[in-house]
Amino acid sequence: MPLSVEQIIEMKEEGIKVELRGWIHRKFAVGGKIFVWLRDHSGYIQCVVDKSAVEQNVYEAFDKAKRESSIIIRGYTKLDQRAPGGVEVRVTDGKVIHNSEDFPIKGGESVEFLLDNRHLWLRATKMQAIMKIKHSLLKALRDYYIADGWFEVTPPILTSTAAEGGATLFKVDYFGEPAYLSQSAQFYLEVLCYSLGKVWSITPSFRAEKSRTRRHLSEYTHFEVEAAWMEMEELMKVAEQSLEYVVGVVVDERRKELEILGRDVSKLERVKAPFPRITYREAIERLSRKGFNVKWGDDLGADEEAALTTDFDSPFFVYYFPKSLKPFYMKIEPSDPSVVRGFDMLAPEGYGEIIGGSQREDDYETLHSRIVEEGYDPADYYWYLDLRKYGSVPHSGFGLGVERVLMWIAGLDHIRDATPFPRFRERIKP
RNA sequence: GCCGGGGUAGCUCAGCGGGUAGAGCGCCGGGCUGUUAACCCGGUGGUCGGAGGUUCGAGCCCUCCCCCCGGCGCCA
Repeated sequence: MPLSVEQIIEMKEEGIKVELRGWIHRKFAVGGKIFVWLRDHSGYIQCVVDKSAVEQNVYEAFDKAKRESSIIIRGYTKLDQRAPGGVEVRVTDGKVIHNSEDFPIKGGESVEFLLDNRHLWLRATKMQAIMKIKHSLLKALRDYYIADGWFEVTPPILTSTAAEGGATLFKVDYFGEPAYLSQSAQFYLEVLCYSLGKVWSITPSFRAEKSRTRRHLSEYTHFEVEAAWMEMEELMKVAEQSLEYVVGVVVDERRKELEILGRDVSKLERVKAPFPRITYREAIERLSRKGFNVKWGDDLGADEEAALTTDFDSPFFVYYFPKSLKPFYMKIEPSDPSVVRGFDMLAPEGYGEIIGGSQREDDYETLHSRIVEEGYDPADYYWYLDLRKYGSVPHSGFGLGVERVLMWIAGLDHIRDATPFPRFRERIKP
């Protein structure tokens, strides 16, 4: 049975007969030997094809084989300090399954070239590491919410109206009717939490803004939760506890991958709930002390956000935003009607917003008038408003940008690497 | 949408007082008894992003357009 590269390296034993399947990561020919670095999903290992140890046609096939050719190798393990990883495979037999054409990526390519060749670049060690970390992150999120009694649900991606007016939507043709790609499952989750109590979903969300920043994608993975009978305070606890858990799992399962990416794991190990929380008012005060010219009611821009993150070495909350800065569905704070029960969670090290959430307005009249105030047609929101007519309850939810969280955990300098096929700045290929 | 930078060989770039293009890497051939982004020798390589214009002559100057990168805004 074929073994993975990782299994063989971890055995650290000599003389084990092995069969390996993979791709030629690197190749060096010196004298009568060909050093083939065979790569599979788990890593790469040096395989030595010695002219005097294999059939002539095998040697010739490997001599001709180019980088990224797919190969099968049989041989036995040998501990050798000269091999990367300390173990190599002395080849007794092998086959080139497909001799690759000249592989375009050789090192030193520009961002643009690598993006055009994303389908090939995804084989890189760095990309493998990122995708494995993302896998663990998604698994940990699911595990946490399942264990905590939440139900996974499947909201639609094709929708008739916007959740918020601000974001630009991708328009599609739905049997001759205009429809839009979802930019949030929130309204549907609000509906579903009236049935299932606590729900969550993982869906793609779409934003048609032509954003030119390293933190925006046109299509991203949206993890959203919504819970009936839950007020903002309690939801903030859920958010921080689940994030603490997720970071812990990733550090546990993906230490090797984080090191491949050069991530300082000790910074992640310090992430413990509860996270610091400051109100919007306090944020403004902090920024004023830092010399920013901001006053109550101003939106927090990228520079302001980055300045705040330097005050903390774990994620932290900003909450109680001015009503004017936030969408109509956020619940107005009864003790201070100038603010809403909304919060953002910002990641440290300058990464910024990773979660946005709020308690939802549950009073029919208030919600109705805010929809009108914002210039929307209440008829478009009839089913959303109905929730406030048939057994309304306090409820809250948040949205988490999976690629944003991954970017922070993995220490990436651009969100495009947090997803295999990034859709951003009008890029649609591959 | 706004501001800034850029598109020259397969890749990364140099060339600019206008005189029809260079380097490194790659690739191809040869050499090397253990390579680690191998090394040594030889060879290959271009509608200078596109379309107009100025000029005896444009990669270089002018106009329009397209694409890419960085930042702002928008947000997760």
